[in-house]
Amino acid sequence: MDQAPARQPITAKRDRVRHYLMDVIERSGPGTLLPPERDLALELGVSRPTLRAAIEDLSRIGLLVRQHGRGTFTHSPKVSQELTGTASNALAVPPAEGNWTSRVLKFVRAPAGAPRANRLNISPAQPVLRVERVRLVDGVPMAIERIDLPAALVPELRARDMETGNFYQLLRERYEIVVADAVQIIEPSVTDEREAALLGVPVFAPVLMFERTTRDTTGRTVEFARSLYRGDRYRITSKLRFDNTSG
Amino acid sequence: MDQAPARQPITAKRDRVRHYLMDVIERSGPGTLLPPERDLALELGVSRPTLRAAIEDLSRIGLLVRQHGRGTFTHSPKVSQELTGTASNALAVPPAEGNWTSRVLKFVRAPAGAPRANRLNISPAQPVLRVERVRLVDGVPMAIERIDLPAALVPELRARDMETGNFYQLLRERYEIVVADAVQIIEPSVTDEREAALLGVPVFAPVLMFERTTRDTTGRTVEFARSLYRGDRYRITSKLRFDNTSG
DNA sequence: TAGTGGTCTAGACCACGAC
DNA sequence: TCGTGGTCTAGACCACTAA
Repeated sequence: MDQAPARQPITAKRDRVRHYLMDVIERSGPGTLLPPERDLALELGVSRPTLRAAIEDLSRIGLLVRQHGRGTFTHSPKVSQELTGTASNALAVPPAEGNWTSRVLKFVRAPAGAPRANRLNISPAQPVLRVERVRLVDGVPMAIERIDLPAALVPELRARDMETGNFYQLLRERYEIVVADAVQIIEPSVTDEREAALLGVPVFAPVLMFERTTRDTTGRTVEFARSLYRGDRYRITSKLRFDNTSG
Repeated sequence: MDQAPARQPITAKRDRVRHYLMDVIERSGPGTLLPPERDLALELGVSRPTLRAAIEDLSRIGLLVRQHGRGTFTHSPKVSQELTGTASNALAVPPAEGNWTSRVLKFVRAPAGAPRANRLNISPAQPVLRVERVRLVDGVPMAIERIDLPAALVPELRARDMETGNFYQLLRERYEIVVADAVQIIEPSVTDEREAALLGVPVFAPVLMFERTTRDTTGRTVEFARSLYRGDRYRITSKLRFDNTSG
């Protein structure tokens, strides 16, 4: 319409539409149904692709949820929960709030092979148990977790064991393995198609990736875990203590 | 072209194009110039908007860099550096690798007002120093940082002081303030227009947001800091120690 | 069947950068 | 001046949901 024949379009329509939608989201409660795309585009004086680009931005970060054939709904970010507590000064690994369950996707035993042997500090021929599961909080997908661990450490472990409860607690009580420390990397990432489907978020939605290598009190490597946590539902809280002995 | 008259398009063209581009990126070194969008769209048998959607996905996460009037370049993710070390078991606050400098955007003194007074645990009438700066590593923007601190703690502090060196070290050496602990929240987010411009990344690019409240050895609140770190250049590494006294 | 979101196209015009 | 990316449009057709 007003393609700004000579004026510079200081704000792109897409940005203007996005800000408009963010206002709507803030004003209305979660779960509010937006008007149909075609109507909204007409009302805002933009084309449908332009409107859709703005909606796509917001649905990636969880502010809007699109449902094919039904409509587009608001999903206020305020419901995102603070889910990690911290024990002493460590970054908490398994959060404690909400009702956590898991759906096990994969539970296979195979020789480690070179890369995993390296990570787990075992020989490549030794069997490794690979567990992949979707972790749900109150029934809603929160994370995808893939755990590799030396099969010899956990004889008789079954998929069922990974569906509820605390894994470290299980290690301690059934196998007398006491986890002691871990090295963890956290980095921001985005979902690919498969991850998006499992987490129930759009492709290229922001997530937090954790990679963790855990050792027990005897120094054995217990697990190498890689997790993807939904960016729209998850945050990390931690307490820091500063080491003032050096610069 | 092949709009799939009856077949279901199992993979969207946008996804196919994105995967193709990711292959190209992996094969070619960083800084490689891609063909013009119009040529590439023709070659891949898709329209330019479709190609652009895929390019947009990849440029948000830093795999591609677009330069208006020049072209689109690859920017291999492998060059992203691991920049945080950790002292003992704390999440590192100021990383140590690379040459860190800062460009100060704002350096103002004003009454705290209610929200900041609350965070800093002072009275609303007391003056607060607000410093906003872009932090650069080897000259490239890495983070935006906004620090609020009680002005009374740091008399004679000047903007220049915030441009180089370690702030906590400055606090200790000039003001005899020794930071002791902090509570920190980390969550994934995305850039808005202003942040994108300052960091040199696209709008809606993934970032890590830190909010930190720091206290000194006497229990005073020293600062409330909010930082945005580029998701394509930053990761956190941390060592964890598990507290085995409870569940 | 009707209405919704999902995908894609062809082409227009603007703004920036290098020549 | 020309080639590049940046933005936007109008409209087509598909796929899913619900009545």
